[in-house]
Amino acid sequence: MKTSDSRYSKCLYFTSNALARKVDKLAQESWKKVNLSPSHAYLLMMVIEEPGSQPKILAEHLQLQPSTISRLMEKLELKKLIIRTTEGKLTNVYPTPKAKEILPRLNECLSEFYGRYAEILGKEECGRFVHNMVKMTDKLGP
Amino acid sequence: MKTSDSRYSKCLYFTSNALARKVDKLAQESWKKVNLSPSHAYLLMMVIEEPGSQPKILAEHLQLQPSTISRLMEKLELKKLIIRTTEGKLTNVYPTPKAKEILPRLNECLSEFYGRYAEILGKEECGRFVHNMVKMTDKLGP
DNA sequence: GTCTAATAGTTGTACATACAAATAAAACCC
DNA sequence: GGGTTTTATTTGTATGTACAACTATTAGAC
Repeated sequence: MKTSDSRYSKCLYFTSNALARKVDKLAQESWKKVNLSPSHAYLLMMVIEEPGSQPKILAEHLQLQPSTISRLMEKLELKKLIIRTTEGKLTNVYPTPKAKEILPRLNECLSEFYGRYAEILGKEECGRFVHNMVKMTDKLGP
Repeated sequence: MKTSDSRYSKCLYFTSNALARKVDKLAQESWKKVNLSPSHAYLLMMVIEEPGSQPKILAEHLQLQPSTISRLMEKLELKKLIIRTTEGKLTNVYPTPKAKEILPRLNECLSEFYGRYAEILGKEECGRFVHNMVKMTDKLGP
């Protein structure tokens, strides 16, 4: 059944969740090659890009709760992809050599993912849509 | 931090999830008055509207996996809001009198939720946006 | 300088959701 | 009509996410 045929196709709650689930599935497939969930991958990429970032900053950029970042880092640390060093109340997160090694493959997954949905949705249209979505999300407040 | 300032504000995965989380939060607040999560509420409303529906149909309309519907029903049954009757391999789901009793309050929550986000996002614009979102979701396939 | 308040981070717990496997019933085939 | 395949539903298990409570550290007030 298509989303447009659903009884709730006019409801923002239903439609935004349905979209997110579908996109998530697509993303999961794209990152299966590196054995990471999309959120873990995005977090890892951020850490590689900005070594020494603090969890709070990461949480802000990824728009997740600090506790969620903790949980994601737990797993990345277990996989020896990041290390945390605490000094005082601040924590710095660094990528391991192993993480830097797989960076090319991470980027591959990313562009494959982008390519896949751009193809399905149309590059231009998709760009506009994402932009619109961001605008809406921002309006909804903190 | 606003979504538009995030490092990933151009990425469909990130933006659709960020939107869904925010909308979900708004929805959760709206349904707190009846002590239900949004998904439980939507499922219950469907059952009230269409008594005797089968889980499979409900799953299709809500775009969730059958197993998820099972889990949601579990809780609604525990709260004595629905009952399930199985005949053969089919299951029929019915609302209890208690569910019908709170229907007015459910509808209140729904229209309060609609009102709230329509006010924030703009009624017209929001309508267009939701429509667009559904189009995109449908394109992403089954 | 001490005491209080704010801040950063983690942990306990809960929840919605999904996938895969299990069950059970129905439909189909010959 | 007996055996096989398909279908509907439920469980076992795992995962991402959040909130609330907790710890530990820093900043501010006086």
